[in-house]
Amino acid sequence: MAEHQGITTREDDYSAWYLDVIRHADLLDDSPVRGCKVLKPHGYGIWERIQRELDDRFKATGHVNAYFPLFIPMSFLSKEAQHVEGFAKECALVTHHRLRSIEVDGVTSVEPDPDSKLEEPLVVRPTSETMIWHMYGRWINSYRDLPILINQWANVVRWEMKTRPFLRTAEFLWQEGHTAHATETEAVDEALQMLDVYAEFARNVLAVPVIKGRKSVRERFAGAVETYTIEAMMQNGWALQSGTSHFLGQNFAKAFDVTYQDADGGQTHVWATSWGVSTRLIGAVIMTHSDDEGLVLPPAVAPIQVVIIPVYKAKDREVVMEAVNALNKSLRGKFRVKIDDRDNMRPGAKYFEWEQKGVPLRLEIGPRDVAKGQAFAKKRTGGGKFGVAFEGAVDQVQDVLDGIQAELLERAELFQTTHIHDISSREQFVAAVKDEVGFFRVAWGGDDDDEVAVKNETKATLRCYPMVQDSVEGLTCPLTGKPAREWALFARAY
RNA sequence: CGGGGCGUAGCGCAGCCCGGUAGCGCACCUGCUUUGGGAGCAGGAUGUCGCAGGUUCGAAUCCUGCCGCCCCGACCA
Repeated sequence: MAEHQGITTREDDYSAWYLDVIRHADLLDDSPVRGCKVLKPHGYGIWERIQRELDDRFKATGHVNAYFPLFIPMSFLSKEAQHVEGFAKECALVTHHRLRSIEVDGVTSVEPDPDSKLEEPLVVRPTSETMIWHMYGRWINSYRDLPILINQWANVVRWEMKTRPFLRTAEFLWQEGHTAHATETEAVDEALQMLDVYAEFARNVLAVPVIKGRKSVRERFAGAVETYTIEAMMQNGWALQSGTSHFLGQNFAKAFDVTYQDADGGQTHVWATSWGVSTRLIGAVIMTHSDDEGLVLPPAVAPIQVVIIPVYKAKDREVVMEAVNALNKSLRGKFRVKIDDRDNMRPGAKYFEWEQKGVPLRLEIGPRDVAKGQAFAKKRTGGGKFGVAFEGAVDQVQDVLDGIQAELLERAELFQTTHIHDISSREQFVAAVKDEVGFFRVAWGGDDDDEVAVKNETKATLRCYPMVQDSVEGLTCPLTGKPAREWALFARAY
């Protein structure tokens, strides 16, 4: 009998379900600092998978890794006007470099040493454009120095009012690519290329189908000329911006006076891009695939892909463990395998635990299985138990994992395509946003103010103008009555 | 930062209205029996009742302030 010990159902309360799934899967813990979470091994393991897969793709497209400082001189933030506006409100500052101990009423504590006050406060990076463009200024002289294709894996801090595990925390882990190019075309191509890398990665590794698009002016990155995005649809129909790639034009080159000398001897400002994804992707994976029993992970990102659970009475222990170890030996190195040989827990309890942790495939081995020369298998995605012969187990396990990966993508894709609603009138839109789950497709003709008005009335925002566009020839925007310019997707968003 | 809810053992909660020295379930420890879907019995350990003040002979309980978490907004990846 499958009881739901403590996991709220999605239908009852989607937010509570999300938090319960995370807690039962042991991905995160709270820290003493507001908005900052501890990534526990099972959660960090997912991030390590994401890092490895993405890093391979970055290298394959010609990028190299580097590391820039955590602290940025405060004056740097003010050099690009849009950038200041975007980030000023959420920056953490370092103002002193030393503490001193004080004693008040016999109690010893510490306070900033006034003598250690910094001449110029340091900002804890909310993103690294300013630091990196300062450095690029030193590195770029000639067109022969270009392009620069650098990525960094780092933590950043944005002092958010409201936080949510993985989706928005005060400190988070991410990668930020920063490239410098001689021409506008090359920079735009780079930004688009990285958007494609993200979309392919999301689809094939995370099994999260995404919609590629351009951000509206309002939703654009502070300092960008164009922001490209991949938007994913969560099971409650809300959109999750899962990665962004920015064409920065010459904004940062001008702010930091970075020019190169071309072949003819002229000086030109450098063209730039930046692109990033964060631990927010883990939230996307959780909300795309998990069910009311707990976490569901695609094999490609699962820290543990296969768990082997020995089942035995005392007299069978030896023969069972021998088979378990033999199977592990053949699978090890090809899959991420865990043997759960804890003796203080019965098999049933282990089944539930690993299901809550999202392990894609479970192999049970008891005396009966040993006799038959097989393991008894169960997929996290459902279906009955089935036998996996020890003979040729590697190929069978590979097939099953491939099948799970494909099944999750297919399921998510079906959900997405069947939850994009076409909008024909303002009334229908307002009702749909309230009653329907999903994205809302509009032949949009509004401006910034219209966008804000829609948000205020419905809470839905313009997520993106999809890259793949149908014609809007002759259409009128159902929300504003203005001539349609372009198809846009609206949705509630995280 | 505005509105609402909640902080009591690792987790989930009762006790608070009506003040009297803290309890239940799960988890944990020891032992025995168990082990194919959340084991049973016996014994045991675990708390500055979120923090700081105040009222009182006495505060988990009443009052004030603060902090944190969750939900709904505003802001944002």
